[in-house]
Amino acid sequence: MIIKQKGTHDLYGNEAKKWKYVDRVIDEVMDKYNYNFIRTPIFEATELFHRGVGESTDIVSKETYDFMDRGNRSITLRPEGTAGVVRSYIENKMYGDASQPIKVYYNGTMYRYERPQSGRDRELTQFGIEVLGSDDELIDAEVISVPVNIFKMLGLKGIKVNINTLGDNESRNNYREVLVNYFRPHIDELCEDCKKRLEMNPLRILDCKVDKDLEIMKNAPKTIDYLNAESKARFENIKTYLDELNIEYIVNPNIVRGLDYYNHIVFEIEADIEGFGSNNVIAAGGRYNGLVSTLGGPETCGVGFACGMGRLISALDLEGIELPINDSIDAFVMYVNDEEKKEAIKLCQELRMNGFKVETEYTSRGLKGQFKQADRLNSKLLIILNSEDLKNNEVKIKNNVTKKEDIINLDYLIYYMDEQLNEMMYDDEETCDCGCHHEHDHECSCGDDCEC
RNA sequence: GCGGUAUUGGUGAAGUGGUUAACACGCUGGAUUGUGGCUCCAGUAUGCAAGGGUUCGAUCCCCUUAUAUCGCCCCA
Repeated sequence: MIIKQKGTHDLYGNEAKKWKYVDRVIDEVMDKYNYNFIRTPIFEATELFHRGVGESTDIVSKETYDFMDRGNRSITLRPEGTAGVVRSYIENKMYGDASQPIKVYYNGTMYRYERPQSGRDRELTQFGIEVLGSDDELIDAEVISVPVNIFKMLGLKGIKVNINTLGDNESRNNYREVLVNYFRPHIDELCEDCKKRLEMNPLRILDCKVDKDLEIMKNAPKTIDYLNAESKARFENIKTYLDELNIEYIVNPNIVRGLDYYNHIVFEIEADIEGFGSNNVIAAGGRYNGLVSTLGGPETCGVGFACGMGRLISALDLEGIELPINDSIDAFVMYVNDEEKKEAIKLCQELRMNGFKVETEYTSRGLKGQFKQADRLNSKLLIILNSEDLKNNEVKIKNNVTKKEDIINLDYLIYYMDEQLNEMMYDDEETCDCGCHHEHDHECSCGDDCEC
């Protein structure tokens, strides 16, 4: 048997329905914010990603899917969304577009050569946004608000927004030096990994899991104290805008993100839910004012976030959120003999073209099995074909909720079905004194003080 | 790259060094000669991840590999 590759998953059934639903919510929210969809290639020149992330991490050496193509070009499957979007921005000269800034969103698969674990796969799906060409704090706040509002639309409650600032490059470099000088005398107290980090990527010492309880960690210098006046003012502005947007956040000085290109605002949105694995950051992002020029474009500022779909859906599952997945069909067409079968396929097509969601029998089950199958599919109506009825241009149709059965002329079937299905839609609702429909236990929307 | 735990049918799973591998769900058929959802009956694993070893004998013990899962590194 050929089996799937490590760290990949087949998405099907109800799970797939959930993903499609979340996709639709993402599309809707992005549309309201006027982010335009962008699709960039899944594979790019290796150099794009290597230049993007810099040399200070393991990423380049061991965590990308690299291969040589038949033309002996070094190719890499995209490990994240930003680099491709920025490449596209430069290559298509979007900086020259009349409408600035450029606001785009993506939603697609990424590839990372990692050891799979909770919340971590080799093929993963991320969506995210990139805004290129605005340095305004307002857009920083907006970028944070987009995932927050998507999560809100989905009903996700246990989220924690952590923000921090690295300041501009001057502040950032300043801070880095202070941090190294602070930790160097204490190097013996640090764990093995942090000893390496001190040289490679000292900022990441701050979110070490092993050393986090040490005294020296608690007293470590904080980025915020080493900002120059301008960087400090920026951060304050962002916080003000977030307050205006009513977005709760925590200033967490240990949020540094791993890569060199970040500056100013950085943020992580955690799923603060019981039972979530160690990888509980579902969305993260920040400002990357140096990246466009690093990749060969004009000096352009940028900001964005990315969100892992798999982790997001796990979070929804863990909170027990039931997404509105439509798992019923309008009608199941049943038949027994060949003559009825021909009518069945014809009728199905006609009903589908008229907007009904219709199924029929494909595996030669007996009538009994067809009833079972119709129930499994949650069919609202059952259409039972019978040669005798067909001679009169009629079919039997049974309402699977009320069990009421009728014989209907084929010419009127569509109207009859519409009527039956409409009644069912209101079945869950009640009509209150003021005459309006609403679901049980829901407040009446009429605004008057009616007794419902 | 490193470590922990696991791997029995379509599914959830019990189980023991020794003839036919529980039980449940599901599915198919029958009781009901064209009307199901309840009930009853029947059928449903050349087989306990793969390979090797220990043994008279292994699904059960040992080793290796694969896969899954969780964690470390890293985190875009």
